[in-house]
Amino acid sequence: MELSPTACVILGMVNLAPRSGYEIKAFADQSTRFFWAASYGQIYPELKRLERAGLIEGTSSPQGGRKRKIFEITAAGREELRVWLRQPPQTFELRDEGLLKLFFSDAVDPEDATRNLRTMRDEHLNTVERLREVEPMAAAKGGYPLRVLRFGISYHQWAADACAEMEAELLSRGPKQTVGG
Amino acid sequence: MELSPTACVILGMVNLAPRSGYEIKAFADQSTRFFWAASYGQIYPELKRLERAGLIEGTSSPQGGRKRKIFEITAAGREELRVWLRQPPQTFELRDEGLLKLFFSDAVDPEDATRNLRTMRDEHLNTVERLREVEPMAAAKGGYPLRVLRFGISYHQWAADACAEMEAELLSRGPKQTVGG
DNA sequence: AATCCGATATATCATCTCGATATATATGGG
DNA sequence: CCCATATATATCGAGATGATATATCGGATT
Repeated sequence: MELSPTACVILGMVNLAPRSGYEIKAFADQSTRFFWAASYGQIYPELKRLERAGLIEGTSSPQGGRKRKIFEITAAGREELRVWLRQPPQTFELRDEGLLKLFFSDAVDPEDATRNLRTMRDEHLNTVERLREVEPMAAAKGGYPLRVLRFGISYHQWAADACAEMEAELLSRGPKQTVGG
Repeated sequence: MELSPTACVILGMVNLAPRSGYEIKAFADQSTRFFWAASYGQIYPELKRLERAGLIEGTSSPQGGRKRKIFEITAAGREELRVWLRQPPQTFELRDEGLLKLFFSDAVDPEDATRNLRTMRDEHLNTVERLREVEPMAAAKGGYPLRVLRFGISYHQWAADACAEMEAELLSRGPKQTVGG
């Protein structure tokens, strides 16, 4: 059976520790979010599928009158996870509205393009800060999650610098045309 | 009316030049693809919506017995495109299966993690080459599309280097544990 | 004590998106 | 003439998204 990356995020998370759907979402939001997001609409149906396939096992453990189901990985699930991890990665997708706008910016003033670049830069720097906030926690545990986090920090820092560079380029060439033309 | 980024890719493309749905797809595949992909399943329904909204206008211009519809942007469409371009970008998403696998790589051998990183690096270098191939064409026209293309080249080159760096780090620390532990 | 807010927990829904496939015609090479 | 490939449009199931619905719990405010 071929498992989707989405199935494997969930499998990987319950492998790290038994978790409820809610906890998976919360953990994903502060860890894998910046390179692989997960929504409730994916998590709950996928948990059912994985349980039916025998890769995870759910145990009802309500707190008070509030129902709750904690999922654990099974031996079969651990094996499927390893199979997936050993296969070469396939999906790589970037969806960047800022670059898209920049691409079409001949239709607007240069000021609009540079403002766009400043927003992009601010967003990347913002992400750097948010990732730096969780870094101490990740550093305490070390291992791959820490490396991936630092990769993310470096990436957004690089992107912020690249935006600043392009903005400077546009500013140094743009005005000439306005003055000379 | 709020236009989705998908609607605006199409609007932007028919603004550059009148095009058929097929041509939009072909053009997107070799230009915006690396930061914003578009599929037929998006393009054709969206063309209908945009035409109904009066932002583009389709003219039937069959070649021989094969029907064909070329879309042009209207004045209203050009204005909507500018409105969208002037608003700050919102969507930024990365979906990187390689980083996801790396994140969970405690479950497999270090060799599997480094192999994963090599694959990631190769893919990024591959993309650099593919983008370099279309660079001369973009350089002839210049402007924003060229800048965006060069941004993409720099990005994938950076990512390839970052993967190589992390691989070297894993190789320098991994074996120690095998030997010493 | 009553109330309200936000966190916990699960579920669902319309809408959008993806990748594949279906259908049909045109073109050019063998 | 046939076949592969390119052009052109359309559609489908499966999956993803973001929002919202439902309900309980803990803690703070009034």
